[in-house]
Amino acid sequence: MQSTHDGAASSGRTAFLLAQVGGLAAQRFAEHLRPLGLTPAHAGLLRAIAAEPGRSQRAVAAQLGLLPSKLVVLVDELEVDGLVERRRNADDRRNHALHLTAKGSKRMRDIGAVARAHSVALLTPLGSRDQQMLGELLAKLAAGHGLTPGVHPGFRSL
Amino acid sequence: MQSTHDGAASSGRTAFLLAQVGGLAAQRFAEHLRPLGLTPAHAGLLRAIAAEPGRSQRAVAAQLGLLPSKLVVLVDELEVDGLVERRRNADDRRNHALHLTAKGSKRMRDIGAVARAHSVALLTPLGSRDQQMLGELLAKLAAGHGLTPGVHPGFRSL
DNA sequence: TATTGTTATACTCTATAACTATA
DNA sequence: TATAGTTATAGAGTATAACAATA
Repeated sequence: MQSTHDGAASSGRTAFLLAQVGGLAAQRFAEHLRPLGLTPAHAGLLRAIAAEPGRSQRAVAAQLGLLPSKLVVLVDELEVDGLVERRRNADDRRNHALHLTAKGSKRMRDIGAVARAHSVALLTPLGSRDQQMLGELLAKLAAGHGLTPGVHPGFRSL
Repeated sequence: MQSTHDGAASSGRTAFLLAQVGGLAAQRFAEHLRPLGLTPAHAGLLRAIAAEPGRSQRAVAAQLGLLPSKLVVLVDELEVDGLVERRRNADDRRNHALHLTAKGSKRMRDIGAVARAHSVALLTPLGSRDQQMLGELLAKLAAGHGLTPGVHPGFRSL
C-alpha cells in the first residue's frame, strides 16, 4: 500500500502536470507543423505508412484508432499533395495498399526536423541530465500502460 | 549548441512521449470524472471558482482561456446541479459573481479524491522515487513555459 | 458608447449509416 | 453474404455575431 504522505503523487498534482504539459507539447507541435500544411493526424498517418508500407487503409486505421471514413479523407489530402499513393492490390482488388511517394519520404524528413526542433525548444527549461531522465520516466509510463509507440491517443476516434 | 548525439531529446522522442502520455492522463481523468456527471471543463471551472470566489464570468473565462459564451453554458450546467450560484453584484448589476454552494464544495472534495486515485493509478509503473522525480521535472517545465497552475490548455478556445 | 451576460446562428468536425466494387 | 473503400447524412460541438440590460 502507498504511504499517505506522498505529497506530489498522491495529491493528483503530477497526473495533472502530465496532462497540462502534454497538452502544451501537442499544441506546440501542431503549430510547428502548420507551415508544412499538415496536421498532427497527417504526420501520424505518414509515419504509420512509412513504418510499414503496403498495408490496407483498414489496417492502418485500426492501428491509429481512427474511423475508416476519416482515414479516407486524410489519405485524400495527402494524395492531392503528392505525398502518398494508393496502389490497387492485384490479388484482392478491394483493398488499397498505402505507400509514400519520394516527395512523401522527403516530407517525413521535414517532419522529423520539425519534431526535433520542437522537442529541443520544449525541453529547454531542463538540463541535459534532466532531459534524459524525463525521457526514461515517460518511456516507462508509456510501456507500463501499453501505449503503442508512435501512436498519439489524441486523434483516436473509434 | 546541443551535441548531435543526444538520443532521446534531440530525436523528438521525449516531446512525443510527453504528448502521448499526457493525452492518456487527460483521457483517463475524463473517464474517472464521468460517473460524477462532470467533464474536465466542469472540474476546471469549479476549481477556478473555488480558488477565487466572487469573480465575474468574464474574469474566469479569461483565466481559463475560454469563450464567454461557452462559459455561460458550463455555469448553467453547474447551476442546475446546484454546485454553483450566480450572485448579482449590487455595485455593478451587469456582472455575476460566481460562488460555490455547499454542495459544490463537497463535490470539489469528490473531484480531489478522483484526481488522487487517478494519479496513483497512472503513476503505478514508477517507483516512489521516480514519481517524485517526474513531478519535479514536470513542474520545472510548466514553470519554464509560463503555464498557469491548475489551468489545462485542453479546453482553451479563445 | 462601452461592457456583461446571454441567445441565436453559422460553421466545422465527428460519427453513423448507406452505397459501390469486389470477393 | 461479407469486406474494403467511399460517399452522404445527421448530430455534436465550436466560434461568431447579434441582442438586452446596465453602466
